[in-house]
Amino acid sequence: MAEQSTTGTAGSGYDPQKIEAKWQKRWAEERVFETEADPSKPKYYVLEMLPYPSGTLHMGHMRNYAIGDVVARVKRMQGFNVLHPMGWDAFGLPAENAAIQNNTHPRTWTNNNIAEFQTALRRFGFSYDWRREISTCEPEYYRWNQWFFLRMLERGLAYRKKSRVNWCPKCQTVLANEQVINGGYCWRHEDTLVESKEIEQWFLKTTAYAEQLLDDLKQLEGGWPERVILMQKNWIGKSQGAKVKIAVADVPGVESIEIFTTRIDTIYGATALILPPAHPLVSKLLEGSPARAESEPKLAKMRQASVKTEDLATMEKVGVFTGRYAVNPFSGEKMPIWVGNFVLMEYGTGAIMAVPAHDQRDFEFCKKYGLPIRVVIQPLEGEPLVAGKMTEAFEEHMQGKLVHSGPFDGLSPAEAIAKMTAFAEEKSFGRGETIFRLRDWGISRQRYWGTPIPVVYCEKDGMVPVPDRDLPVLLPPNPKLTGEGESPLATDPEFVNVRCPKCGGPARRETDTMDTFVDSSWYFYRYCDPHNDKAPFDSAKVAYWFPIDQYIGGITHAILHLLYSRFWCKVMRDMTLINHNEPAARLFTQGMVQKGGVAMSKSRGNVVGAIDMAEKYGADTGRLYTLFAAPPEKDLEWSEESIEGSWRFLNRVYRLIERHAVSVRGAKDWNEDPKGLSEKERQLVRITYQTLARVTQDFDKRWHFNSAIALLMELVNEIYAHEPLEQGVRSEIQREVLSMVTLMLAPMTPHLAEELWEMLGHSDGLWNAHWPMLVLEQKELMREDEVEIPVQVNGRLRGKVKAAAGAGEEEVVKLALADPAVAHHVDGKRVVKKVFVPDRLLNLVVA
RNA sequence: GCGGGAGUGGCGGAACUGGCAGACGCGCAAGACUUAGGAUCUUGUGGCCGAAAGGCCGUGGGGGUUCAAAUCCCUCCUUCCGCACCA
Repeated sequence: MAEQSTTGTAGSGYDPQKIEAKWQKRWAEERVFETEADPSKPKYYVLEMLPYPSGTLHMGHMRNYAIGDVVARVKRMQGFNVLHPMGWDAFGLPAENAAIQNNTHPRTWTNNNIAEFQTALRRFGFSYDWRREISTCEPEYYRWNQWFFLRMLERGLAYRKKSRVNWCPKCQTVLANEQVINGGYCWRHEDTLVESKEIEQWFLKTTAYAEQLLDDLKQLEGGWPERVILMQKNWIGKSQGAKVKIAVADVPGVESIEIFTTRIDTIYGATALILPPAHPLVSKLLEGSPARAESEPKLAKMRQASVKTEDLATMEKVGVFTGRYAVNPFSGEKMPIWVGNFVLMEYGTGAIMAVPAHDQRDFEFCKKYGLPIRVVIQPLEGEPLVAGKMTEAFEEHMQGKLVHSGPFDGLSPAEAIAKMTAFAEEKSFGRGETIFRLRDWGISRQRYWGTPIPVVYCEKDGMVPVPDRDLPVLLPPNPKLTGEGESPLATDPEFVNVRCPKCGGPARRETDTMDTFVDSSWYFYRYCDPHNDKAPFDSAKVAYWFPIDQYIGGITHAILHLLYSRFWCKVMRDMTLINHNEPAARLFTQGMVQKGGVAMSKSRGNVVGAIDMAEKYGADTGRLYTLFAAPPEKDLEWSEESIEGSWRFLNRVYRLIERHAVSVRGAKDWNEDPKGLSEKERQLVRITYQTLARVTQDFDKRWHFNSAIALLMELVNEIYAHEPLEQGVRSEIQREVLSMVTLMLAPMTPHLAEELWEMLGHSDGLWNAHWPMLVLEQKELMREDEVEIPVQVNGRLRGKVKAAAGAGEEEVVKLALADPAVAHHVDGKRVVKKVFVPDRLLNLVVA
């Protein structure tokens, strides 16, 4: 089979190697995919997430791009001015690690990979405008990262602070919160626990946009997958509540502790105040406390316990009493201050009040340590709660009314929250506050292969931004890479030692580089104007192309990349560089290609290389198969067996058209005149247009590429069934039908389609052809004049009758009763009800 | 635990708003052509009963709504993904 594609003896002349090379050359010569902003034409921006060039390009990548290419090609055929670019996410850790291992330069490694990826993508004939190719590791790109950084610095959106960060001992670098996975592991080294370390870091103030990032998700509804929106929502994690200062009794140096709660209405039920073991006040509280001797060893043990969050959720609650008391600002009651392992330092104020009656976690904790439980909200219905008899907390949010809450008794929780928050504000021991789970984005990386952060540190002037005119701050060409210790840039004195841009005195450069998610946060803007050396892009060009009409990528980027991109977009909007709120109107998350039940990846050794695939079957077969084997949103299990089906189909189409090439070559265009069609012509034309209508729907509305292909297979089977076409089918109609097949195939198997198009005698390339639109005459031709109507008796299929399209109930019933099988089931019974759906179904209900 | 998907032949998967379940493809079986075929073409292929006609069962399990349910409702199970003590 496949081998014969190279020897060309498969009983047909389909030779993908030859055909694909031929047409790729033609497309390049004719500059078919090169595009410019043109306000007189409707635009369509379709984009696949840019790849990180590492290892081999495999069929998992390829599927992603095949999906995008179908969309690009269909839109182009439908008359849109299509922007479909490709580039490389070229900075990153693997390049650096590979360089260390192979004693080479990250740039060499990266550029080799890029070359390999490019070859593979070109081999598949994707319709990219290659003039717009970008590579994020080039100074012409990353200088704009630096430029944006400086703008953010000016706007107070970039800042530096000493902070506890995630440190991966293997990467020897800081990880963003988002890069810590599975509750405490490095995203690259899934077996390595992330440690905590304190260093000076640069941050971008994503939290300044928390509210907008959340609100604007509404604008994405319908266009983005629901689950992505949800994941972002959870990640941003807005919650409304109040911060309350709780006075501490008799502890020198500790006046009060601030807690955060969403349920201030339950504060009369607070019977303890709980701090996490890492809380800075814990040691002060213990100092001189009567409980010190007993509690300190226990506390030490708690601090040693696992920090894995996956364990945290199921871990038993443990606590120690500090021996100290706090005073409830509402009731004036004293409550003990405890340390509890279930309280999160990072969330809220890092301290909570425990309301055991109305919070399950507090309930478990207080029950275990014998702390009192006090009901302050009674349910509206059913038995009133009795503290001693409760087996779980009464948590039903916003249900019930307040009791034992002083002047607030009788209020609903909602009313109480408003009044009690106001009271706390009035007495200035608390205030209403909205907090977010979202953190600022730590972008400092102690690595070489990234964008240098453009600031210097001067003894006299402190931190000084590098002036725009000195951009880009270039990476030093020959770093010492060891993969250990501080940033490699710090080891290069020529890079580090500079003059202060302000005073001209001696200064040191910042030696950290930026997180590579910075690169991918705005790259799609650069495609609009990739070689601009005055600005990141021309706003007018961006205004034409944006927003991205269809963005396509893996679900793995549902949070990181997409959230940062949205943030970047909003910052650029506030800088008036752009005038839209969201970068991508529609997002599609395609499924992964798996082999042996797991995603293809080099490290698992289960990749099917794209180039191997192209050499064996050709690019068109590879493209067709990835589109046919599963709907695009679902994972696809690679099967070397089923791909034969796609290969066979293309051969079948080729043979069909090859056989008729001679008879249709001289034929004129058919004028779609329905008069005078023979029955055979009529049938062929009808099914062709029916297929067109459905395939168009599958492409445009439903993205069911797999069923579109199935329809085309059916059509081809049908044409075969009408063989020989030369008998009783005029050559112009043969040509019409075969041309339609070719056009419908074109977005998926573009090379073969061009070849067939030429064989059918079209003088102009298929790239200039339009997607066929069904005109009135064709719709007329599409219509069936006889339909087969299934007949049910009591809901079970008993027969089928042929009737004229649009036949009335009476007529169909008559026909149905004439059917012996139907009659058999109706005989001797009374027809109680007739359900008739014209042209679709008849159901006779008998009793 | 919370949230979101998904469960259809031996396999990948069809079935647009409830209206012929299993399209299309893989695999398998039989046949044709052939020196040969792993090429091509034809036919068959959900299960059970039956020689056949035909009948019954059938979309994870159970229940319901309806003339009619893979599709809608309730409930349970399995599985994948995300978040995970968020106060």
